[in-house]
This record gives sequence, structure tokens and C-alpha cells, in this order.
Amino acid sequence: MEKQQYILEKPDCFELKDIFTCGQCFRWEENTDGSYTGIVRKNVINIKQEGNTYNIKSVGNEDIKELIYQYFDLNRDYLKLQEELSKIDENMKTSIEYGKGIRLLNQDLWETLISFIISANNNIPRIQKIIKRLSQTYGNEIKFDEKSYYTFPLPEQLSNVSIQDFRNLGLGFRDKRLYETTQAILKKQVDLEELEKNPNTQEVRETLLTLSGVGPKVADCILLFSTLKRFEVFPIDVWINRVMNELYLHEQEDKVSKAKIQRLASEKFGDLAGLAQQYLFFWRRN
DNA sequence: GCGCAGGGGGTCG
DNA sequence: CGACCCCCTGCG
Repeated sequence: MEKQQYILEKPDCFELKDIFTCGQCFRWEENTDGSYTGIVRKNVINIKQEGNTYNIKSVGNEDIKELIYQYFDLNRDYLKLQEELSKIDENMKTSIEYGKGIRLLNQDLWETLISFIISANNNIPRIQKIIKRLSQTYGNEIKFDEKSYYTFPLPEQLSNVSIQDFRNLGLGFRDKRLYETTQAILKKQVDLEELEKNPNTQEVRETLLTLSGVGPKVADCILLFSTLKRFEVFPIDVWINRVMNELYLHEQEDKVSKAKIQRLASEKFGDLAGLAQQYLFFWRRN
């Protein structure tokens, strides 16, 4: 395990707080010195902003600069995407101004899949705790600054974990879903590597939907927040339902149909719907 | 302070 | 369309 350091000059549209609190990830913790520490694949990473630069330290098996560019989506021109979205209307301008530092992370597909199954009908503090326990129990330890961190367990590392074991970790009724999906991945009923190569978003979505615990909302989150990176999907949860209705539909809240919102999002935001969703979600929730 | 509803980034049957 | 596990929050 190699120690590395990398100084990153502040990229456009890049704020750690926005990135880590907009709801796409669950494993980054803020330290008392204002830096953030997280686990990305088999690397522990600490990022500290110092004026216009970021001091990044890591322990792990990947080249830190490459990892940072790939993980934080730094090769994509968010300034251009924001300009494009801003032209749509005032709502977009306002929400982008609020969340202008958001970058959509390229997170490991397997980890994103499991994390968002856990997120169903759950709250963020509890989701974070469950993922932490899961990693501490079945992941690999990595030492960083005398402290222990744990990788997210691979499918193989969960192969002998029973439904009851998951229940004991505090997963609640999601225990069975986690078990079944893990087994399906291990048996290659769904091949995640093949999924990464498939350019057809609808096909990928349909395949994800066959997995236990994966419904429309979870499938779209996986498509948007993992390495699949499909900007055209539009995950609909209670918050986005609310904000879209308030801004565009003005119907009685309990009568708004998801299909209508989906259609509206696609018409308005096109192939940038997912990014628009993040700005709207982050703005409305805070 | 303690105790108890209320509800949470949905999915499944 | 109701149930679902756990737990954190807010109120009395």
C-alpha cells in the first residue's frame, strides 16, 4: 500500500461540500480540520482545501491523480453543461447557482447498486451506518494515519453471508433483497462488467430492474451515480416529485403521477435530465 | 429527561 | 395499495 500526495488546482464547478452532501454518496466523512476522508475502491483518500488548491493524500493501489480525475468526473466540462441548463429557465438558474459545485461521481457499480438498495425507505444517517458496518464486517482493512478504514465488500466477500447475518447488521427488511441480489451477481444472472459495456440505457435499466430491491428510483440512481454515468435518467423521489410539481405542474401534491413528471423532465431537460435533477434536488432539500 | 408517535431519497406482493 | 425493519427526530 503506497502513500501518495497530489496537489489539485481548483477545477471549475467543484465544491467538496456540494459533491458530498447532494446525496449521491454515503462514505465521505468531514474531519475536525475541515478535510474529508473517504474510501474509493481500495484507496483511502483525504482531501483538504487550502485556498485555491486541494491537498490530497492517499493510501491505496491506484495512481491518485488518475483516480481523482476519474472519480470526480473532472474530464467533463460542467461549466458548459450548466450554461446549457441555465438557458432553460429561471428555476434552473437559481438551483444551479445554489449547487454549482456539484460533480456527479463515478462510483463503483457494485457498491452503488448495494448502497441504493439499502437506501430504500430509509434515512441518510442510518444508510451511512449500515454501509459502515457492512464494510467493517466484510471488507478489507486499510490503515491510514494510524486509523483503520474498510473497503466496501466485494460480491465474493458476501457470498457466505446469510439473510439473518444481514438482519443482524441492522438492514431490516432489506436483508433478503441484499442476499438475493448478491447471489444473482455471483451467479452472473446479471453480469456487471457486461452492463458497463452496454451502450443501450434502456436495456441496462431493464436488467437492473430484475434485481431484488431495485425499482425505478434505485435503478436510475445507479445509472446516474455510478460509472454507468447516464445523464439522461431522472430519478424520482418524494423531494423531486415535490419540487417539480411546485415549479411546473401546480397540482395537488398527492395526485401527481410519476409518469407525468418523467415526461416533463425529459421534454424540458433532455439528455441532461439527471444533472438537472441533482441541482433541483439539492436546492429544494436545503 | 424520558417515552412515544411519526416518518424516512421505495420496493414488493 | 398496504406492509415493511430500524432508528432518529421532535414533541408532550
